[in-house]
Amino acid sequence: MTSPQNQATKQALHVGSSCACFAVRKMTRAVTQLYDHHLSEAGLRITQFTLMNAISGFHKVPVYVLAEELVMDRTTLTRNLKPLIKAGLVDSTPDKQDARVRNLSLTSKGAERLQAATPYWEKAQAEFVERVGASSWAKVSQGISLIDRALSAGLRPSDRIAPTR
Amino acid sequence: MTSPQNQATKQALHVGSSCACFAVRKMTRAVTQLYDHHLSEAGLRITQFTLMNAISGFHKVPVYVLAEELVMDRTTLTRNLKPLIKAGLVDSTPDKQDARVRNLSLTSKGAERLQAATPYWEKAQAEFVERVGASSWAKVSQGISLIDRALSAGLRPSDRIAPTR
DNA sequence: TTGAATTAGATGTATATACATCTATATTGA
DNA sequence: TCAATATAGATGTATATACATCTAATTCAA
Repeated sequence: MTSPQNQATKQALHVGSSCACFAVRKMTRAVTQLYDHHLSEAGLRITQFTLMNAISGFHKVPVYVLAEELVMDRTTLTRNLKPLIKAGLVDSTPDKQDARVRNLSLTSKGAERLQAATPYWEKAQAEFVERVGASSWAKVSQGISLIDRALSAGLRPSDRIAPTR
Repeated sequence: MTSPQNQATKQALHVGSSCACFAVRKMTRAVTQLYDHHLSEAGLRITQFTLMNAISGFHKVPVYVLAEELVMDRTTLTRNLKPLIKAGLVDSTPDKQDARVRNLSLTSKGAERLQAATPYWEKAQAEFVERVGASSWAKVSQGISLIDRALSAGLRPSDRIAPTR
């Protein structure tokens, strides 16, 4: 006979050791903490740094496009932009063609801040790669690409592309 | 001559394609969305499910121990516990030996809810593994373990174990 | 033994994330 | 054309995350 406690404990061990979401969230906390500790000297969080970096790469990009690119809810992106816009680092201007759309771009101040923060990102990245090992990270990085592709095929069944009839 | 825009664009591409934190955060959003969509039917988020699962595994555990185990700030854990305690799913009782410590355990209601939610977790986990592929996930999972170990050696220099004299 | 330093948890503040819903605008179909 | 539908962004609400700081309690050292 197995007691309910033992059953529960076994199940807890099983979930804890196999749940992909638990594993990636835990790892992400650790990685984010490392990067944030370096970036804090530049007055940016890693989330803000990478968000500004993405905007910089697009040069000019609608909110909904960037949200999709980042696998982020539109409303989440709107919220994340608020402190950056308030700090004068990001511009949000109405689109000429479609009045619903707002285009994002870095202000010159934003571009400067991004540049100023980059050495701290370099340090974080270097420490991460040094501690984890370049080859280990290369493998995980490839795996992440696979996961991204596997999940971007539709986060929900309703989002999936209908099969051609 | 390279224009400043081209320089910025190049750098954005470099950071975007190599930043480990950006990569893991983006992936984690996608994975969390998948699990949350399944778990929502059980009235729990994946974060709450895995938190309750961890408490279940310990049977009884101080906040600070669980926080360390989860690579989570103590104050974050306190905050995450609030809705679970309020919902009567988790108990927080003062420790007998150390009056500063509070021990966490599942209530019977919490254990029931965890059980009831487990089939939805199973579905999420199954969909994830099916879409990503078992072998791909196994590789990434191993890599995550390496990263966890590499980073748990101290999130900050001050946390690192001093060398023996 | 007692004063200093440390530790555990709680709270203030700020950002990160997403769902439901609202408004304004655009697109589509009858 | 114009009504129905769809889309983009904003807002209300709730949870997730962490730092600085506070209080209470414990540990440590002189």
